[in-house]
Amino acid sequence: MSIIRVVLDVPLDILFDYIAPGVTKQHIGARVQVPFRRKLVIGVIVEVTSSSRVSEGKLKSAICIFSDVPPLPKALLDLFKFCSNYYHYPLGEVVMNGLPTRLRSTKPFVQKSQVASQFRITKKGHVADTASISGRSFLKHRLLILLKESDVTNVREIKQLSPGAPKVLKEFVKLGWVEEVFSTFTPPSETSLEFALTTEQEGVVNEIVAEANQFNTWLLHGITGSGKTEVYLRLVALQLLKGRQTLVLIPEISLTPQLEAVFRTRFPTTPIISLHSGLNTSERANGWLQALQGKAQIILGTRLAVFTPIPNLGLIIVDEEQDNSFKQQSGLCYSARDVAIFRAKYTNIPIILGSATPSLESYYNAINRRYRMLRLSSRAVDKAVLPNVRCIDTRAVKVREGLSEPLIAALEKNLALNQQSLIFINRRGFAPVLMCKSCTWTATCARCTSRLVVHLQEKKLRCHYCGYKESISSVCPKCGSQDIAPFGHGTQRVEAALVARFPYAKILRIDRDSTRRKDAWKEILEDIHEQRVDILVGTQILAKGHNFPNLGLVGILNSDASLYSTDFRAAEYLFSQLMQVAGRAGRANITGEVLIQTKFPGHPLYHALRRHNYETLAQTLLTERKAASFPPFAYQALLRAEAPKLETALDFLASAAMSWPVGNVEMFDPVPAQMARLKGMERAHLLVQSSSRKELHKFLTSWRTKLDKLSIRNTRWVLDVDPFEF
DNA sequence: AGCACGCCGACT
DNA sequence: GTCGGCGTGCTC
Repeated sequence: MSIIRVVLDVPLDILFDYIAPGVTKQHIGARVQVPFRRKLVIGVIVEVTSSSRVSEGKLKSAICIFSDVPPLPKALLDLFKFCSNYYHYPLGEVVMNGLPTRLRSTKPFVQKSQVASQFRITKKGHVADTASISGRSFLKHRLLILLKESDVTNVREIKQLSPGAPKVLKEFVKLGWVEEVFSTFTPPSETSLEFALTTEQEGVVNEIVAEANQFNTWLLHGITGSGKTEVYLRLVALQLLKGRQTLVLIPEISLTPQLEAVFRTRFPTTPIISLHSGLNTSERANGWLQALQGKAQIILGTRLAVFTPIPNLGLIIVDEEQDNSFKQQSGLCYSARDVAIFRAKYTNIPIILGSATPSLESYYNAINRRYRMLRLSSRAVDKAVLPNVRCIDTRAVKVREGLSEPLIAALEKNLALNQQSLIFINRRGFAPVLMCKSCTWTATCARCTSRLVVHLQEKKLRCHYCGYKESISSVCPKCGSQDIAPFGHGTQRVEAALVARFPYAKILRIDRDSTRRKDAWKEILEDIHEQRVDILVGTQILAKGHNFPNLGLVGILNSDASLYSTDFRAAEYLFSQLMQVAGRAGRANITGEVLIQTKFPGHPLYHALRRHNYETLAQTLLTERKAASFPPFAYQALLRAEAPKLETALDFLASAAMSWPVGNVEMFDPVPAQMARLKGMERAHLLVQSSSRKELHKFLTSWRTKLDKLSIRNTRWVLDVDPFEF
């Protein structure tokens, strides 16, 4: 047993063997420093054996095995292995991706000293009597008695016994007589469960609690304001009483402080950590370690938190499960939501997926009984009523600078009422498509039913899924009209137009740039709450769960672009987004109004929105997906390629397509990506799909080994399993 | 990935 | 004669 098998941060799906005298199975999961090529690098031990396949002369010796933090638990290593298999990504890179940066360095990690660690005697310690103490150390006897008498003690108290006592305490810890407990943690009292729930919420909680000790994926479909958070809080409280940890995943960093505050207020004595990319490396490592040590009871974080070691995990919650930011778009293209489901299944615990507009994948699983559906269909808080949603038919009214007259009038009225307004500009799916203005015909692909994209520079229509090309016609093939033109976005002058129209109103525009600065969001939210803003103008970010109590009107511009986008998920995203934005209106005692400017007021999406009816639309969309064999009726993988020149990337993909191994899958042609240029690199991709997940993965496994041998200069590639953005 | 080794063109 | 291009191959 003196050979360790190690994963390293290299794009090779193999283990490296090193000589390490005296290692035991206990070292599996430990970090290790090893010589690799002519450098020293850090790796993680995944196996310990006595023989190696590598010839003796090639074997090198490990430098040192780290014991600064406990080894990664088997459950975490298994999670990494699952990801490596499922996403067809080298294990070493998966492990290193999942480890906090600080622990990837060759410098040992020293945990920030706890404010005041507390110590408690263990069962073993209780059994131990003074006779089991070697020698006649009075100090040891006295310390043992002190520990037996007190519930918990801290180092300060122990020091009063004798200056040497802390050293003895450490010995006791080593013997397993004493355990360290997180300083401030006292389990919440039963009273912390007494916060009121509505009957509906109570019912949901009871259903989950009835099966709290086994794996189940619960899809919690709750309309905005129905109080999903209250359900989470109750479930977390029940976990705390059982002494088990909870993992809560949320979409974005900007939401972390908000939710963290809610949890801290509700559970003031409970250790909560939050993990996201906004933390510095030591903070990250510290939180990670506290979770691993079982000190943190609630682990709150963005997608990366799904890789936190949590030995006593009892429940996982994924809030806003439909959100795209759970999917990593580069490197290891994992979906934190899906990884979390695997984790729950592996641990045999429940997982809750919460959403007002579940992803169609989840909804489909729920109606198929693979997931369990739970519904919250009435607003719980503030007795608020759902906003009134109306469409403004922009074919019938005057529109100037993107703003229609009825919307202007509504803004005017709302200003007079001293309420806030929000103008939401949809920017998703703005690849221009060819459309006939008189009959709304759009150019679609003859081979795969998706919409064709207008490429003005090459004067061609191009399918971004299968690669089909055709020339741009000047006459509508359906009605013969010549009123046929590219149709896309065209709104950035809206703010200027509003300023011109309402010179006395305080207008605030929110976009990526205005929120980039560190405390920008906080200040903006403050301005909004202090009524220093009359009209808010912005995009996606405005949709995410912030409460604007005085918001009376929401205007939505440019949403049609998504309706006729080339992305088959665009309608689903749009609906989710609009439901969220609409939910911003009329939260307190204001009946909100939502006005949508559209050329297609009859579209089923707007129908569903007016009635706040997710499920009908979901059914419609599922029917469409089924007809087109798109997810969730097909499983997809995307080979993404990146090169300085687009042709290089396409060439690589072409040869990748040529090296087709065995496998019963459908392969499309290489196409440029929607966002073809990024950081001076041109991007293209190749879509593979199958109606069988098993077949797809069988194919990917053998394809990847062929791709490895294919390497073309200047081209980087990655496999994206269950891709989101094309 | 990185980094060495290796085999052919224009330069002090 | 050498410096340097990037093709090929290996990493325990």
